[in-house]
Amino acid sequence: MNNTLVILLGPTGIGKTDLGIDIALYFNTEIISCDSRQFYREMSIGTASPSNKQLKKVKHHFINHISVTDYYSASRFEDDFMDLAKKLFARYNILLMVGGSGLYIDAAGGRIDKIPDVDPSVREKYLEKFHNEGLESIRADLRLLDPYYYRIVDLKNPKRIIRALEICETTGKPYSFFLQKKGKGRNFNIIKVGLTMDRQELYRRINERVDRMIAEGLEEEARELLEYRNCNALNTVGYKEMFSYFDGEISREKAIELIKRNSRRYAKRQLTWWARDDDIKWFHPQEKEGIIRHIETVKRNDEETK
RNA sequence: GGUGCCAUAGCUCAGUUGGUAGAGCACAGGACUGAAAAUCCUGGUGUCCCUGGUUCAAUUCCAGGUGGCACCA
Repeated sequence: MNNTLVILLGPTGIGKTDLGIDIALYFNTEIISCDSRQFYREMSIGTASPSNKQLKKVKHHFINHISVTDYYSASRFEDDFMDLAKKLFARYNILLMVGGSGLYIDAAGGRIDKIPDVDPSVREKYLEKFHNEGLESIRADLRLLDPYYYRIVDLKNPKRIIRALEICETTGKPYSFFLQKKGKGRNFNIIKVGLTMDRQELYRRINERVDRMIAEGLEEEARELLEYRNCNALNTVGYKEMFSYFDGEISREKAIELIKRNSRRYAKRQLTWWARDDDIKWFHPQEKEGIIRHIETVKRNDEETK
């Protein structure tokens, strides 16, 4: 295989955007964003989306391509990505994906199984049941419909249980039936480059970036999106805390403090997600030359062993 | 300078009628297959300021020291 997808990943605030642009320029290619919040065109300050200036340097895809009122998912992203990759690989033999959304990166890499679409009303039904009758009630349903998954699922996590139930009901087969865990295989090579740094340094960067967002007008951006607060897209660090402040539940200072804390915690969850992925080669964001050399070396090896 | 109060986890503090201690926040670790910046689980991280004394035993009581705060000079 001669085509290569380089995935530049790392926790929020580590400096993926700038480094990604440099690397894309070096390889003379385009950037495919994989950030589940930068997709939304109405959100930009709080999501630290690339600036217009940055967008002009390198062609970016999947930035501002949907609205906060749209439904979107990892599966849709996979479809959109595969369509785009097919087109772009006609012109480039190397593409750069940049982002921090672990599940979406896995989707692009063919690591999530093909599972039929479900009617939103089924999810609604189980959500309602959960709210009215409690966790124990939907657990009991799952035990009946998919006893295998019941044994391995996090039984305290309603989202996991409801997701399984909606698949069971829609397809008539247990959710676990669809979890093949084999991976789909892709007709391009994948090189994963992870960015990491000392925790203290990362947290300092995150805190400073939140202060910058506030200075740039995050509060005003959030205020304009207040009417969409029930959309999933607005269930996002930086916005939900501002909404609490608008509601009078917390002070402005407290909101800023919580945005910092929740961003730090998010970064930690991202690192935990990737900790089990042995395909990732880790670098400090300052090691640009080392990263480029690594990409060139692996790419050459992949092409020789096609 | 004098008097009083305080000193316990990273922070704010509680507590031990003397048997080496616990809350909140911060933090640490983990899970994760179409909501994923979402959702969920686990964990107390400690020279109880220092030095003596009393005691079987002191973080706790006593004395001195050091530091902080308040008031008086």
